[in-house]
Amino acid sequence: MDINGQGRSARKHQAIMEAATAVFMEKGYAGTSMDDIARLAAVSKQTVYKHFSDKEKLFSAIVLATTDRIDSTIDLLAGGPIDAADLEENLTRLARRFLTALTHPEVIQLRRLIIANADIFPDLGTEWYERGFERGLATLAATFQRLADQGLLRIDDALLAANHFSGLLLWIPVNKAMFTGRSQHTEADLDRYAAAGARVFLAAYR
Amino acid sequence: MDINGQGRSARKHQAIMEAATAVFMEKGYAGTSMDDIARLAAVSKQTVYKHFSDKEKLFSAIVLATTDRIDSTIDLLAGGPIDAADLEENLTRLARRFLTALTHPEVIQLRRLIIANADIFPDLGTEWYERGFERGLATLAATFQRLADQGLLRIDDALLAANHFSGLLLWIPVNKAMFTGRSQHTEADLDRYAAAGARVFLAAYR
DNA sequence: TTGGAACTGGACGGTACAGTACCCATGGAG
DNA sequence: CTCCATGGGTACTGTACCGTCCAGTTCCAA
Repeated sequence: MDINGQGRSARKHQAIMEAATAVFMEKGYAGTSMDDIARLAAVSKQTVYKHFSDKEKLFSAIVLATTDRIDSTIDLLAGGPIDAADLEENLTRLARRFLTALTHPEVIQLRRLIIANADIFPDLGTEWYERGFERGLATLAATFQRLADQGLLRIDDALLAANHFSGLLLWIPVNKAMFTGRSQHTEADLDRYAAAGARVFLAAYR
Repeated sequence: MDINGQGRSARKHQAIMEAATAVFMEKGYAGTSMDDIARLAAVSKQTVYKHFSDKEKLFSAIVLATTDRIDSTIDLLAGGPIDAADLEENLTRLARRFLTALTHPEVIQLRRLIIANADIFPDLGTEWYERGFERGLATLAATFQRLADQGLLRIDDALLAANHFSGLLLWIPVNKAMFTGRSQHTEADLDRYAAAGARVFLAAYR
């Protein structure tokens, strides 16, 4: 045992994961070499291969770990209660938090990383879609369903409503970020998108 | 001069473009070698380099050419007149054609290709976004503006309305296609998306 | 202290691939 | 028929990088 309450091996493992995440995010799968990762982790290449049998395994590991981190953030967001009073303001606030979370550089980078390599890692793409995307939508749908049960929304298909909500909000900024690399949304832009999206959503579903 | 009314050189040029498009679409930028392209085009590698100074130039050329082809299709779609009578049915039909066009495998593949390489080719990503995306939205916005001028829609910001329209329609199927590679939307799915999207849009903007 | 496991650093085999140099075939002009 | 020029094909160079091997070192537990 040592300073951090974990063995040397665990610390190296962590260092490799962090370095690999940084480099893969920055330069993509094909663009990063195992030597890059080892160097940044301050670890020998041999050690990298002790912990992860090959480059593909390492890539999968860091993608899934990051997906988990993001998932929990989204769940926290989408699952939160919404005050019945002042529905529009509360939905707008939810929309705004959604936008902040999903246009975060880390999320955008991960999206691009997965899309870029969906050919080579089809399972990874599918898993991210199901766990990171559909699950978030399901949580959002559950929230909407609760509001519908309280008579605040009129909803046939809660999942479809959740899809519409996110489509209204995210289509613009996410696309821009996908294509132009770094996205430069001002806070004011996001405010506008949130307000307009919530307004349209309520016009259709209240 | 020869059989086709064009020189050998022009025919080879064409063959290289077609082969390159196919291979890049299939295996991505990093995944395709110049030898692959030359082999598929039934041409020597030397000839490829005679026509395109290097791999990056060739890639840009095929992406821009394909973008042009898609652009004109979209313009045709979005710019068409919409009958004043039976607005909902006509909008639904427009939505349906939009979905068909933009979930076409060629379009999806090109999207993924550009997103995947937006790091290495930032200009290409930006150009596609401006020409293939914002321009399409602008055309759609103009159509909506016409409808608003006829008193059929109530619209403040036509461009925002166009964004909402496409977000409602495309968020689901495009995302699924991005992450899971080949998308398997049934025609019935697309019908549902079109009808639901048009309904929500009209609820907010009529 | 001591044994053993994990780590280091470097070098190396094998392979894939971008781009180039050089040689050959074909076809038109005289 | 012959000669020359244009454009196509083959073989090569240099480089990058995955994954492995080995000999020596550091860390941890008992």
